[in-house]
Amino acid sequence: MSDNVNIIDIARLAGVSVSTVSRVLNNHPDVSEKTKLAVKQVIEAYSYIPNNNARNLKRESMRAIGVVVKGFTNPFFTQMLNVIQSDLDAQRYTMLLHQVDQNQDEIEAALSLVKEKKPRGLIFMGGSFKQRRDKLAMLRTPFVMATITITRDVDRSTFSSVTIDDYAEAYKVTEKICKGGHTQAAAIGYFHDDKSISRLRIEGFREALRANGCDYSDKNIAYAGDFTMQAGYLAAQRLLAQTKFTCLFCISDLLALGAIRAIYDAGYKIPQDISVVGFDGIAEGSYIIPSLATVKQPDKEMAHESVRILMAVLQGKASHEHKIFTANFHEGESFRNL
Amino acid sequence: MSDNVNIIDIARLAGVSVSTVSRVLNNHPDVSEKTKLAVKQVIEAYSYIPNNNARNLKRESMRAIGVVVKGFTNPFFTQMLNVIQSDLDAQRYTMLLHQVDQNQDEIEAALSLVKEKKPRGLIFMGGSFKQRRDKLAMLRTPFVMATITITRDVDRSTFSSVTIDDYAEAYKVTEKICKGGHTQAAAIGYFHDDKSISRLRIEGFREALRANGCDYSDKNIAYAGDFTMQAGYLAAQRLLAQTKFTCLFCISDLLALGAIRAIYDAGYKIPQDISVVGFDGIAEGSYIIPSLATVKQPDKEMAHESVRILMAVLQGKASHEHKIFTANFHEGESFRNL
DNA sequence: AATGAGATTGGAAACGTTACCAGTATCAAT
DNA sequence: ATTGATACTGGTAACGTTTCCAATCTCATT
Repeated sequence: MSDNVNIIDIARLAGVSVSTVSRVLNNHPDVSEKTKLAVKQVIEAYSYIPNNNARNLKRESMRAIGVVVKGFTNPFFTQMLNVIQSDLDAQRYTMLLHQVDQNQDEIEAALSLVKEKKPRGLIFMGGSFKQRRDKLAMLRTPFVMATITITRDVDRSTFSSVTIDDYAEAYKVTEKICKGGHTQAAAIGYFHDDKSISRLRIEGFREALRANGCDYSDKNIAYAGDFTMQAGYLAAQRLLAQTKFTCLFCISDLLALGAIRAIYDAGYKIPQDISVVGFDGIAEGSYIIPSLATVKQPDKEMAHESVRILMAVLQGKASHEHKIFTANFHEGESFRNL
Repeated sequence: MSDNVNIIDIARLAGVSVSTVSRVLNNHPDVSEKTKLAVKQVIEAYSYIPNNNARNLKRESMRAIGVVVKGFTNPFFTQMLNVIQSDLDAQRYTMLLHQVDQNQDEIEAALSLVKEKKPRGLIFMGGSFKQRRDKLAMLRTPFVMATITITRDVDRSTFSSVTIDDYAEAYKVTEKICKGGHTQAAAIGYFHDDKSISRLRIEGFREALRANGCDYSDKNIAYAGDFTMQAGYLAAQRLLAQTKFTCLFCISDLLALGAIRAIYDAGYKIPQDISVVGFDGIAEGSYIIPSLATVKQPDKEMAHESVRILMAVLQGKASHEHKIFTANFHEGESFRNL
């Protein structure tokens, strides 16, 4: 097994010092082309792979990025994770994926991830921006909030973000709903919505209703306890029982998928009786019957951007960056004008 | 920052030797209760966390399990990954998730994962059992194939597996289809099916058709190039164009979701004109309209079992283990007897 | 020939653990 | 008191790198 060959062996075999091999390994500038080539040949010949644990020990950190996801099974995140993983891979970074449940604390999870595994940076997906996030700022690990609403009052200089304008996008689509003749609209938000995307999307929804002279009573909003189809199903059931509406806006496609089934089970037709509009733009939405009208976030671009920003920060090119993407309404059979 | 406190500091502060602290850290038996307690208190007081990189360096491996997934975005896998992640977490193992595309080589990926990151074990999901897998056996890293068909001719003593009997399950459900009066059935398999689950499921399908006196010509089988809804959509379109059938069996729910849409777009009603049966049992299947009849694999149990077996092997309790689960037919509106 | 700047190179001390080996207590049995 | 077994404990050499510092080489310039 040509396995346990180490840098010392390579040095001896190449007739140079360990330092030189190390320099070759790390692309240090001050090593002559000739020796660099020679060393590389020996490395190749013995298929030597540097021991990462030793490297990490010296460097005091791991060539890894922690990715903390709240609600990992949501296809929207899965899609992004796929991109993030391959981008990180291309940069030879390891992805340390950590999933937290809806009722777990993602900050605590991130904190122990940082302490135990010492990644160079962090990406958050899902969850909300809580106050305790300053705790993270204190660790000197840069992080980017992808897809997570940042409230106005927060100090933006200690982290980066990749988001859409949740309020504005919800407002825009609700306006479209109103313009379509729907004067009675309902919505499904997310229960724990202190500072989550849900809050802004629901606010955008409500404000647009008000601005367009539609009914916007509290009865028209139900809150799901989870970002799952089941939660969407249950929330829609409650709405159907307590109010009348011709259009239902869901702050997540997954909730919409559940809601559609609940509406169907209650005997209504979509979109003839009730239109449904989702948010996110997951692939499943285009295949279900009726296909789901939704607000599509540019998930792949957002994923790329998250990694790009994090790398820029790690390379000292910037201390932080906040990027806001634009979403696009995606037509679907589940929505029609009255 | 109470960060850069190391084992030496703890030893000094507790008035013991470094060795003793190390023993406490690793729950070694021969350290007196009294000192153990004292050391633990100091560790607690200074919130000391052992440096994993140093530990890994000494131990020559990482307390991690590599998980190589082909087709990561399939909800079936996502669901399992969720369980695997939390099981590993409970054992304080890091999950090194690695996704490979349908046309990438998962063995190569695993090989470099092992060489570079030195995980203690590996779990494979998706993909097929290729010959080159012996290469893996040569590295001394135990691995379990979850959800991956093992062909008869292979030496089973070098690895573990958690599967269902793909052939038998497909046979069983096809029998049900035939008994339901469907004499003309079609199926969607997977294109690169040299040794994949697809092959066995399709074989089971075909054999059951034959045994029940149904038509089983090659024209009734289409092969998707991918495990995606889109691939299912396209394959179903081809089938609709080339043959007549009253029931469609898909070797994966994701393919079925796409197929359902294709059938709908072609103007047929499900299940009145065509019944559809999937395989896997993803959550989405119960919410779509019509809900998807499917062969449900016990995904969570299989995920738990994969981790359990791997840990057992790592602890030397066994050299390998092969576990076969039973799937269950899951009724759905997409299937009806003629 | 001597000088010195600049380019390469080598030596060796870390980084923070673990685990082997050797030692010291303790204490019951002689 | 001595012995020997048993229960702990400490010293220290690894593990495989990186990086600082010092040393050497090269070569144009004086």
